Amino acid sequence: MGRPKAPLLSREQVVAAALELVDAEGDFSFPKLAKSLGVSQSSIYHHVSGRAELVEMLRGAAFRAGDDSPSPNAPWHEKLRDAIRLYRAGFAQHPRLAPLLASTTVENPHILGMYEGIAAALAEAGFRGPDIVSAIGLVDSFAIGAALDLSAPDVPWRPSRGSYPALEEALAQAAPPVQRAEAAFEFGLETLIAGLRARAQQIEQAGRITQKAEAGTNP
Amino acid sequence: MGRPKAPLLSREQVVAAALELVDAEGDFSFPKLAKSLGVSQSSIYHHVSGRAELVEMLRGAAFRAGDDSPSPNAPWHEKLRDAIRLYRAGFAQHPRLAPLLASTTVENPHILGMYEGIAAALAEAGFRGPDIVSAIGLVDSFAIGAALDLSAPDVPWRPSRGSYPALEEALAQAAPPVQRAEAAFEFGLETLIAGLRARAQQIEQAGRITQKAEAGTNP
DNA sequence: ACCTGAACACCGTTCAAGT
DNA sequence: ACCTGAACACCGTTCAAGT
Repeated sequence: MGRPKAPLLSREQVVAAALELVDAEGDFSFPKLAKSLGVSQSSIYHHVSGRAELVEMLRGAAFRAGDDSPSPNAPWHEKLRDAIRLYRAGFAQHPRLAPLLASTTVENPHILGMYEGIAAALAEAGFRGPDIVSAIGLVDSFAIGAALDLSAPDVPWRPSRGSYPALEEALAQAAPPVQRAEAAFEFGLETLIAGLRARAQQIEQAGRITQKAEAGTNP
Repeated sequence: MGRPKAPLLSREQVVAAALELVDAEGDFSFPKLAKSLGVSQSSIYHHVSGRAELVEMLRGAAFRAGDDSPSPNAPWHEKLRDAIRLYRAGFAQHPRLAPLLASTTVENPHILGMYEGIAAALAEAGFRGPDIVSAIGLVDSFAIGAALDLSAPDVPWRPSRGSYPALEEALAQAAPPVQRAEAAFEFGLETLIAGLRARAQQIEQAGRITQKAEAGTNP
């Protein structure tokens, strides 16, 4: 056949088709992608370097950048809450994407921008470098976990009956899957923020004590 | 060749070989597994129903059950801390297992036992059914995230230079990979516990108010 | 530059044939 | 019951050949 006058494909089309496949089937493959695009499998490589790049492009496609800083002088924990909500919102629309993205490196600028906002909020809270990296990791694990929650059919553990009373009791009182994931997200979000606020307060107090001590020895 | 007098393989051998492959290469496949066992690929299916079962067996192999409840009358948050530490310890010895286990359902009795302990501690803290399920999800996301942290070569995001000042500043102050993962785990663990304690206190206070109100209207 | 078909090196799973 | 080889239906990636 040879080269067509006008390209049959574009990067955007490839990404869109892959995202559709993931939404519908939970994964994509080059054979299926080629079929859905009406094109040969090898043509895809003229637009995308391989599977890894395509997966990273899916991450970008799932997220629309949020309105930048809607509340620039809100307290840090509100900014943090907003950022985490926004992060999860992207996954909520394409839940089955989460397993594909869970263990790959983020390079997408929009999402790095979101992390930047989180880092800034944490610095504002009084956390220092290493703790900020740790805190982002914590937030990230939580967000990914919440996303996996949305993609999983049910609770990620299946206790055989009889041996696990506390677990079964808790499960019996839990809501059905979708509401459960929603409730878990809200609970986790508030718990995380409460924990970070408690620690930020500790840091602040420690700072005051140090200041006092310095003032005392350095008159 | 036909059936040998004594079996050439056992479930234990298959699991051990698979775990070795995961530790060494980050994944296993049936062809490689067969080669390392000196056996044909199809023989494996006489001992294991398929890949999914084998993966779940790997989960069990990575965990030795912890000494049961070393401190039965410690406060709930200490029990919780111990359980989370134990959970992560399993992953620490086989970090590359984490990605394989991240989105599969837990059926292993040892690990369900660990969850049972966590559920009991949370109930003791005053959390109710739905919140307990949510809290376990939170703890689980954190533990899996910390495990993925151990298996990833570095931080899960790579900011291009210049555009993300807060992020870069934080990264510049962070420790090298292994210590970073360790620090992130400690920070996350204490933050989580602090958050749960704060919320448990809220619940307790709300309970007291309700009691008072009931006492008032019901003399 | 962009599409194609063929080829390559991988997968997991099944199954009839052997003892 | 347990091992084998062959077969099947999948993968991702490369590359020479076409226009």
